[in-house]
Amino acid sequence: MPQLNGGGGDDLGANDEMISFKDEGEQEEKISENVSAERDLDDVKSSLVNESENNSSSSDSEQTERRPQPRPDTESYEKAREYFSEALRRQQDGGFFKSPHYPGYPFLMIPDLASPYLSNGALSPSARTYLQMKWPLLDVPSSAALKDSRSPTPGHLVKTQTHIHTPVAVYIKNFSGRSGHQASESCIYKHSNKVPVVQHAHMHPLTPLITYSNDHFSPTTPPAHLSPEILDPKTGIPRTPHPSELSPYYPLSPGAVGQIPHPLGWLVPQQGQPMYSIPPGGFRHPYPALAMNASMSSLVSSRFSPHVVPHHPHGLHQTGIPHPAIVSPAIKQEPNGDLSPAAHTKSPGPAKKEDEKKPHIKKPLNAFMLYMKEMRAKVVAECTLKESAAINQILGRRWHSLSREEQAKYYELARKERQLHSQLYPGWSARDNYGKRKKRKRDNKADSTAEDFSARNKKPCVQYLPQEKMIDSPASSHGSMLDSPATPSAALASPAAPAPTHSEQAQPLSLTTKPERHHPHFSLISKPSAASSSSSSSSTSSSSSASSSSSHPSLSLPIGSSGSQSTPPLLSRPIPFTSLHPSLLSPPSPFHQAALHSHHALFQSQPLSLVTKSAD
DNA sequence: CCGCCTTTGAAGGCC
DNA sequence: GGCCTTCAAAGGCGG
Repeated sequence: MPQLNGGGGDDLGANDEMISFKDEGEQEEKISENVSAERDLDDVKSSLVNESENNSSSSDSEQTERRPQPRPDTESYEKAREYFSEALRRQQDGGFFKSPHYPGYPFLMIPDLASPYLSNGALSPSARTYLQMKWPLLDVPSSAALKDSRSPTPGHLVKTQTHIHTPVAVYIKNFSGRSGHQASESCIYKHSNKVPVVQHAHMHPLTPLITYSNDHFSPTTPPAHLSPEILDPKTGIPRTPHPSELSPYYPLSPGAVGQIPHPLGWLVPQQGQPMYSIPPGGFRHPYPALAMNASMSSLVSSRFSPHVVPHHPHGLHQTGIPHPAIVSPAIKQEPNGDLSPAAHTKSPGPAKKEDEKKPHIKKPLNAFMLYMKEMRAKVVAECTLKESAAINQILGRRWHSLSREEQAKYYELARKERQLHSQLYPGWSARDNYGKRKKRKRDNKADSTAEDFSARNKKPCVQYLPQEKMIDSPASSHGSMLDSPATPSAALASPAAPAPTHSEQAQPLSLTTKPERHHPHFSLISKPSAASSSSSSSSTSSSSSASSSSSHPSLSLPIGSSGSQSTPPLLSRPIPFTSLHPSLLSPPSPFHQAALHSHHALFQSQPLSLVTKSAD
């Protein structure tokens, strides 16, 4: 079971240590190695053993004599060798390369890690693969990167055998495991574009992001020798796997061939798009910068700052890996994706020109946005809704129904996103994007009342009367619980909530959540105030929910039925979808879910039923 | 074709 | 520090 502890580190790498894997199933993945390769590497292995044993005493020259002569790019080999030597020492202690810095974090050894060299001095395929996974875009592993070999990486955690040949493939495996944990015990099929993707439940949800932590990328190009067969000979970019190798879950845009999808791309596969839309020509910014070490932040900031970054002739960094947060204004304004110079010069006015020159750096997604990205397609598929406004309402309620652990994952993801974003674009401010979207809603919101709100509804839809909301008192256990975000802060005050875990402490941002948002509409409809409901009523309601946890609020049950009395639908607006059943909008409370922890997977995989059941 | 709708969270500005 | 505003995604819908 993935577990977050309260590391509280600020740097990206620190998050890695907050995640520990105790899945013994990983051990099974320490599979037997290719026999022939082993044979080839036996001599090297023994030499490495000797080296590791006499590491301190043996001189460099002796080591040089013993091991195969490295090829010209010795530095990479040397560092890799050091790493593997250390790995070998660890492996001899029980098969796991246990991090000296994170002792409680056993992670998988690659079977032939100890034998990184072939007899001819070249890196073994597995070692290459491993390096490719660990430093997908690495030219020369930095000392920091080597140092951070202690950090768990997907490379340690994924099956290292056989068919994983490219970083993209590695990401796919990890990303696809993202949601598997919440859906089943072993693996699930996640449908994306009708194509099922096998997902391994034991993969930690944050794994994909770990991949992109500081430790695992370098803003430099990968060494051709590390994985020559998978690199674009021209660019040095890992090649794009054949479509058959790639899950539609992680599509690459046509213009992004050879590019690694966004680290959070797994969150958006449903739409067939990366998290941030990738313009046809790709982004101007190199994605590897996402992985810069803190020590490199200055370098990266100077290199990749939107205003400083030099443009690659093809609009890409030499790595060809863009950052998805950057959207060319021209692209936004030119849906056809015309990036020709003419397109840029089309608009008159120097001011506009300047605006267009500035790439539009989007805000990093917050936790809820990440959640929506991931779940939208699922909801769409389950209830055949397509209207985003309605979907978002459902997702908003589902969000509140998430357990703290699950929300914590998204808070953590969002935190990493923000960190990456801030490191990528140090000078960027959310204010920069002000005005890029048309001013909207404000007037409406300011003037809106419960009455004109209903009057403004133009679509035929189910009316959720404000009166119902007024009935919803803070004393309503379900209502208050659902209304109140399942924030750790609220949950901490709730004895009935799932036992506090490290995860809550590990998400500093979520601890500062506003329990209740001042919504223009909600403010008028007696939604329990955050302060009152979270402090006083949370304890009472939680206790009541604890007692009510015996009831099984699976989605197949008309949850709205139990809540319809005490917990009317919380929609502030009608949903333009007449067939929406309240159960769609009232998933089990986090406390129910907690009580039904063992049924969690069932709940998650339970399709939302549009069948209206008797409220009784 | 553009903006609205709708959700939550983050961030910045203002008082 | 609290409040307000804007934006982030998404896609149908209305003017």
